[in-house]
Amino acid sequence: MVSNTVSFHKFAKRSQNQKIILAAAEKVFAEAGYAGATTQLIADVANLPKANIHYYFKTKEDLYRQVVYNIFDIWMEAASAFDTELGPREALSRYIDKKMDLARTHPYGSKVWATEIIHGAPIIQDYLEGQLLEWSQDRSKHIQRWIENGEMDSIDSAHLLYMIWSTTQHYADFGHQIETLNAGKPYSDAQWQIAKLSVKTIILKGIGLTPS
Amino acid sequence: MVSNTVSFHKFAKRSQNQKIILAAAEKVFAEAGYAGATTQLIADVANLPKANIHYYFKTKEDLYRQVVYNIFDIWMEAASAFDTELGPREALSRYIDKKMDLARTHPYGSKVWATEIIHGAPIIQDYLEGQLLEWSQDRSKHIQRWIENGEMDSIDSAHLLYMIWSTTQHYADFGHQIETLNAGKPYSDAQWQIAKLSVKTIILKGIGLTPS
DNA sequence: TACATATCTGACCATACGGTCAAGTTTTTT
DNA sequence: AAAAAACTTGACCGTATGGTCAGATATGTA
Repeated sequence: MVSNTVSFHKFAKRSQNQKIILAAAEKVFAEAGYAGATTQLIADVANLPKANIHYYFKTKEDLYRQVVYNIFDIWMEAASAFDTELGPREALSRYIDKKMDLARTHPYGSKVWATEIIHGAPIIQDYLEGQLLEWSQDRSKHIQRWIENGEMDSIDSAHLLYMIWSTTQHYADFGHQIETLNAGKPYSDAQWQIAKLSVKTIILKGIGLTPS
Repeated sequence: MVSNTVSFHKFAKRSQNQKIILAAAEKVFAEAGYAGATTQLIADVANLPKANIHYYFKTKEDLYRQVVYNIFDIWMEAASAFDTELGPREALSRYIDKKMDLARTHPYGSKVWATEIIHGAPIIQDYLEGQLLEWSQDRSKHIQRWIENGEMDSIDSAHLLYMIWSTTQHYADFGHQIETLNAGKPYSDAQWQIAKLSVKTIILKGIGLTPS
């Protein structure tokens, strides 16, 4: 048979199949949990035989690890939107925007992360103690400096971060509940705009800033 | 053998054992998810033989249902703290306090609820479409009236509710992450006080109210 | 005491799961 | 063109799981 037109070099097929499997796995892990996600179901969603999954990923746990790592990378990249040189209003505003966008575009990833934490972070504990802790402490220091400079109200920086995380991720993790309370329909573009604006307005005003 | 001193009437043992099993199940479901929670593990935590679990609860799904129903009842009872006759400041303040208290006292229940929603609410969809929808719509109307009366800022009531839910439940669902970022230690009484105050301060000020 | 009802539990079973493997096919390299 | 490497896949296996059941024991009732 003629070679697939999409295979351009010798590693194309490998990385392409890995991507398909990872996407399928992310969806299945999000919807069924780690234990409830069967390799057979992942294979069905990926439209591949089960044995093929194990050809690319040695074990189910390896596959799960990869899924969680990918999410963390995406979030950490988004975290750079929290650019402390911009000052509190712009930095927080952009960060909230970015997190809301990710809640919309990567809901499965957010759900996998949430259940992983709920279950006590058995896989990614080292990430929490490493990169996440470091990032949080760094941003906390900047927030504290803003407070000292009178640029925003005096509030505990950790709780501000938690509020931003929980509120934005809620739109991914509890999307089903939100949809149910929205007459069973997913949010339209306009509704997402209102959601973003509402979150930003309350949080920014809540810490003594006017929304940009 | 002498009768157990705690059995006072003929239904005592039944309901007592059911309580033990439900408490064990809540913990195991929260930490391992529905599929990951084995009846054997629940039995071990309850300190009972596995067959005994099935004597009181026909199937694992029945047991899970009971656990989720119990949580919903507790939350609905707490929801009455959102007493709209008190006016926005007191009603919201008390509701947030109550939800924060529940996050601390019933973290397992919150986690089970969260994973249930994340997985698409296969068991409690009827509760979402019934009681929760009704309660939300009722409170939304009161919030809108407060806005019309100029008692608080004009914001979308649904998003205000979501912010309260997500922020408060975050302290239960993501307790492990919070603990990790808190030098690996659970919150002290004083830290819980600060958390409650921080959440109330930001949200209330964020919608144009001064904290009580 | 005698009978009935409720509770307890070890042993067992069918099923579904993660993972393996050998035999094939396709693709790349020489 | 031949050899090597990479990929594909149906069939298979050991294990762990939810659930059953019969027999034992305890408790309540007449």
